[in-house]
Amino acid sequence: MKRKVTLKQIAKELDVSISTVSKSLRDSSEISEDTRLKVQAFAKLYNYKPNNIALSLKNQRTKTIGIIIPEIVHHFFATVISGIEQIANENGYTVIVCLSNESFTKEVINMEMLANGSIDGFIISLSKETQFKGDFHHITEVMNQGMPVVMFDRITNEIYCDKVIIDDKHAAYDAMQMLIDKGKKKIALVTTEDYVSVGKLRTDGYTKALLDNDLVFDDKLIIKIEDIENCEIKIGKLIEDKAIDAILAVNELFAVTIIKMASKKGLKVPEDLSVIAFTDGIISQYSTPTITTVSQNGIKMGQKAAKMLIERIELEDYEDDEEHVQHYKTEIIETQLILRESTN
Amino acid sequence: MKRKVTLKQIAKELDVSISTVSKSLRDSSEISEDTRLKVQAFAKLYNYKPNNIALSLKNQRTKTIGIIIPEIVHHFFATVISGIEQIANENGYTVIVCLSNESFTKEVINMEMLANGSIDGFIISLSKETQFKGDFHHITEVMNQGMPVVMFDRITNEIYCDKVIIDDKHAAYDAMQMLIDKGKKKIALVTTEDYVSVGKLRTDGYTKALLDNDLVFDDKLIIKIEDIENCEIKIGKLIEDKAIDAILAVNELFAVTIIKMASKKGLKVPEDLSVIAFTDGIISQYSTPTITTVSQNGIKMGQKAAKMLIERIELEDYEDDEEHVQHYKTEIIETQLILRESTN
DNA sequence: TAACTTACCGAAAACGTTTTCGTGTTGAAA
DNA sequence: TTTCAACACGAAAACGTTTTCGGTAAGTTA
Repeated sequence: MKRKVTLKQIAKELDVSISTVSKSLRDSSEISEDTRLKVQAFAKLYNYKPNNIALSLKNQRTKTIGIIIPEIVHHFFATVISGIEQIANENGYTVIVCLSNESFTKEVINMEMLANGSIDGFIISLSKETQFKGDFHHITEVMNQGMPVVMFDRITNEIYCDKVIIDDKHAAYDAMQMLIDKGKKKIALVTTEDYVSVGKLRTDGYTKALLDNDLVFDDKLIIKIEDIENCEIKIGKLIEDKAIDAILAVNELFAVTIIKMASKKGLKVPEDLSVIAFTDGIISQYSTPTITTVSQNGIKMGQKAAKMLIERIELEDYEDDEEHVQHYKTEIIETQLILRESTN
Repeated sequence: MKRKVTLKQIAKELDVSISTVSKSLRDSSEISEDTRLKVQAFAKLYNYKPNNIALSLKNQRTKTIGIIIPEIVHHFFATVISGIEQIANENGYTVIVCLSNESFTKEVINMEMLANGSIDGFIISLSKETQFKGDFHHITEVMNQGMPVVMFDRITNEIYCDKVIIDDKHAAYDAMQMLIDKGKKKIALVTTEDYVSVGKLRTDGYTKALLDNDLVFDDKLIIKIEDIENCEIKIGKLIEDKAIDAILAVNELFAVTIIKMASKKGLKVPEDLSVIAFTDGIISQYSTPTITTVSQNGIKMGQKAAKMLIERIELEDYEDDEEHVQHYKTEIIETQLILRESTN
């Protein structure tokens, strides 16, 4: 049960000063080869490694990135973390993960917890409740303290910072266009409530595609689902009553439920009903039929976000003059329409 | 772009000493009410929060838990993290997540990175490569430094520490018994290579159930899959050649592939072939047919692991006498057979 | 011999806390 | 008037680093 060895202990043991030990280990030319080698040998023997916390305090840099996301049991968010972690690791950073569980309060608490020196910057995707309330003071607060923030996916235009998103409107438009090109006339949209930023944008794309193609827009064909639990009835009604060609769903779960309900009502996918989903996850690949999706490349999104954040963090070191123009960027990750069995 | 305010700045501003400021904020009785209130008001105004890094250095405790897992884009591991994070948060801890990507080297590097003061303890699930090599020196090393370690799911018996697992052998046995009770005679097993600890245990349970029920054990009915990519052929052959009643699969992906191949070969699930999978994830719930599974409650597993670790961490504070007996425990999380459409 | 390099090393500050101990002032008791 | 306790506060150490600055001894040059 030997505790970790420190510079002080090595110094005492070898009867030299702490400075000498430190310099020896950093190969300083100030130290004679004799003592240098002696110290290094001793340090190696006792497996000395500098204490990260002490370094963080001294350098005022933790080499740690804070991630705040709504949930982690979620394919998309998991892939984003994976991407972030990869880039972070390559650059010598570690990641702290906090979950807001879609709660505004938890999001705020987590941010405050991490903002007090624990990390060098944030990567965040807003909780539903935060988007609903429209209260972003916690974000501006940490930014005012000089802490870089990168937002991804669930963002807000009310904050000016680095962002990385997919072009949800455009992606929805493309998916719709594909359905329309295949001759679909009556296309429904199954989405979430409007305050979720991505839901809103996808709805916009859906609408625009209809208008551009001179198809009727019927708001009865748009259903908004709050919780996944009791959506089956709603979806069942939609496909039963409306004689629909195709459906665009804003996530996999909705899509797979649609397929299930369709099959229950005697409709075949894709013969009677085409289905396209957002979020290319594990379900789309393994459901029967497999589902045509708009893939959001979470890995790429995470990688990009991490790169932007690290760049911003390391730029800060040089940029001492406060007047330096901060030009924030919004990166758009391209989506891809992955054709599978649920469309024809 | 005001930086975070420190005790020193407050002290200077109010023309008192740092000690006075610190004591005032901690409501020490040593300080007169006058100055106490004055300091508190000022601190509140400037939104003072103590610096976590400085506290960590002083207290020699970071209130941070390190998690090392093979991957995060994986339903089971994501649920475990979720469970850990919840308990950690309730106890004022944050979590650092590192991914080994099933690589021994990355696992070692990550551990060394975190072991140098960044965290108070580890929660780890071994990478495949680590289990294959059987090299656990990195674990013993951090444990020798007095850092608590809790292992979950992918564990090893060569290390004596706190563990939390499911009783894989028993769970496999139960699943088999259920199939046998339903009259299945020829049951196959689709599993991973033996060096993955859980794969081995599940195979043991499979075998024992056969023997206990006087059914023939035929090793041709056990297929071991290395990578998910080229498993379709192997699985196809199995169900084509062997005239099988039922299959036990050690994970969802294998199960869903089995169902797909069965359907291709004209076999109906569950009428012609029953399928049970380990790992109750999102796929089992949403595939058609839905899949009967042995649920490993990842949330519970994470919660339990976090509780054990935190208890161990906070116990250390009192236990100064090194001779104190360290009694490590192995907690077993109960599994549950969730009946769905893939069995009859 | 006196002055000046050079090589080598240690003291101390700094990062931001908390806490122990010491000290000066005040008022009251003897 | 002296002594003592209570009160209010500050100095300093400690956590583990890195780095700047200063200093001493030896050797070199004039």
